[in-house]
Amino acid sequence: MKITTNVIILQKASSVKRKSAGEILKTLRVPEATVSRLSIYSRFLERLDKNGITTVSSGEIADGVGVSPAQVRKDLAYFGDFGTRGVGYNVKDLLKYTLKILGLDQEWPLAIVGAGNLGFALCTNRGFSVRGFHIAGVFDNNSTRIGKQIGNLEVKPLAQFPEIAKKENIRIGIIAVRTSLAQEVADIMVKSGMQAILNFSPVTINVPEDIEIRNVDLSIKLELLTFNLGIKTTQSL
Amino acid sequence: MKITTNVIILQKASSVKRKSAGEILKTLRVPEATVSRLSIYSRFLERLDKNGITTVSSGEIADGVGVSPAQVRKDLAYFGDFGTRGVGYNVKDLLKYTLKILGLDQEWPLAIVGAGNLGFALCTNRGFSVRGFHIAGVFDNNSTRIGKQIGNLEVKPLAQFPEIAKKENIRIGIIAVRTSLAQEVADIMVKSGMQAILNFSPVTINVPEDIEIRNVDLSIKLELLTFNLGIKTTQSL
DNA sequence: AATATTATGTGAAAATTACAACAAATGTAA
DNA sequence: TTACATTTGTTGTAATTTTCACATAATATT
Repeated sequence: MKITTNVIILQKASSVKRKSAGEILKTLRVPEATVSRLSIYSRFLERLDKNGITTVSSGEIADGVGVSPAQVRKDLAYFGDFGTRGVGYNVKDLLKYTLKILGLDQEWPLAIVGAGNLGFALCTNRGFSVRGFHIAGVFDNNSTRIGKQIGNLEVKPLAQFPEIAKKENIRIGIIAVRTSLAQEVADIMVKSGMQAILNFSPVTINVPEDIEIRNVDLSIKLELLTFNLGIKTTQSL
Repeated sequence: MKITTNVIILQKASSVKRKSAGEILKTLRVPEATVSRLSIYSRFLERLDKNGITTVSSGEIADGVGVSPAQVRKDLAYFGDFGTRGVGYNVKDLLKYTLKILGLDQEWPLAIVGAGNLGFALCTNRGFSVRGFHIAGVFDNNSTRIGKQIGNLEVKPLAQFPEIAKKENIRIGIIAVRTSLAQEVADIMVKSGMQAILNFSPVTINVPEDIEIRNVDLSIKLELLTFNLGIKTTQSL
């Protein structure tokens, strides 16, 4: 239950320094997959907590999210000793720790560029708000969309991005425009001081090295499925 | 330019049998990451082709999508010899091959359950249609949504899923309902003969082993970003 | 108090994936 | 025709990630 991790400093893309027993900070790299699984564990723990479950084992987490128990323990071990041998993990505590590790112990204002159907869906997506994200600005350059109300938010012209981003302290931008505009929007985001970008357009975006960028590709997983269905039905190339 | 891959048969999740020079079929497993990158290469090739570019090297593909040239060649080598030494790859041909490998040389009818904002965005998503997917059915149980028109498609009650899925030859289902309904919808899809499921709800779904299921999680990548922004600003746990 | 049971944390082994280096093949220019 | 430049396909190597196995610690039981 004691936390051995005390200081976390960026070394490379996903490296942390972790305090070991001997008080020496050792550097270790955290696989990106580990961080993603942490999100999944975290949401599973939320569900357990909501159902009044107070203690959980690595095996139960593993069953719940579809990984191996060793994987769960290894993933958590990157960040500290959160469990009690012979007992398991305290749900509330572990949930708190995973949220803290993921940086979700604070509110994150987001800016979305693209107020089309996808942008609209993202704005109204409950999944974001329950995890501490809130949309602080929606932008578009299409005059039919500017001024439109989404929830209690008004779609603003893209030109106002820098100003609003600064005022609202936005560090993360979401690209939900069509492919041909994606790079242009990314450039504006970088110029406006965004430190991280989530790109929903199916194209590779170039940004400076110090900007974190990740893609959510709606089609890739679908094409993985058709690949698998394809080889299932035996076909010649 | 000659294709050595002749027969592809499912061995495990992503295994193919590939014909080597000696005419012997050897079994090799294809990393899922390779298949995902193939989707990305494929779309990059589409862009090149549209711009009238006829030849491309592994290095140019690598630069275009942000991986190493060796990775590109290795990925393609799982499926055959598509290039010419000293020259590179023929764009049109390689595009055709990648599409074929991904199973995108045919039309894929899809069924979406959930006609909320996300379901609506997916229905109208241009990215699907350009890759050979088309929505053949949209379903919901919310009476305010049933009967609503999305493009030239009408939202049908969930009860009609099995019937329409069969009539339209749908093998892939998309889950775009809220978390609490996701498993229930998955069960209906399995019962209706879906062979693959794409799940947009942030919860782990259980399906029989022979059903392919993949998740698109809108928040995970966002939380990866906050993790990285978190360690960038040095904080104690 | 001793023993049994449970479940974590971790170091070592195994498996997977990516990278690098180079021989082979192609095209080009002298 | 020969030498040179280019770029693939592939083999071996390195790095990463996952899995395994077990010592360790906490609790329960006799």
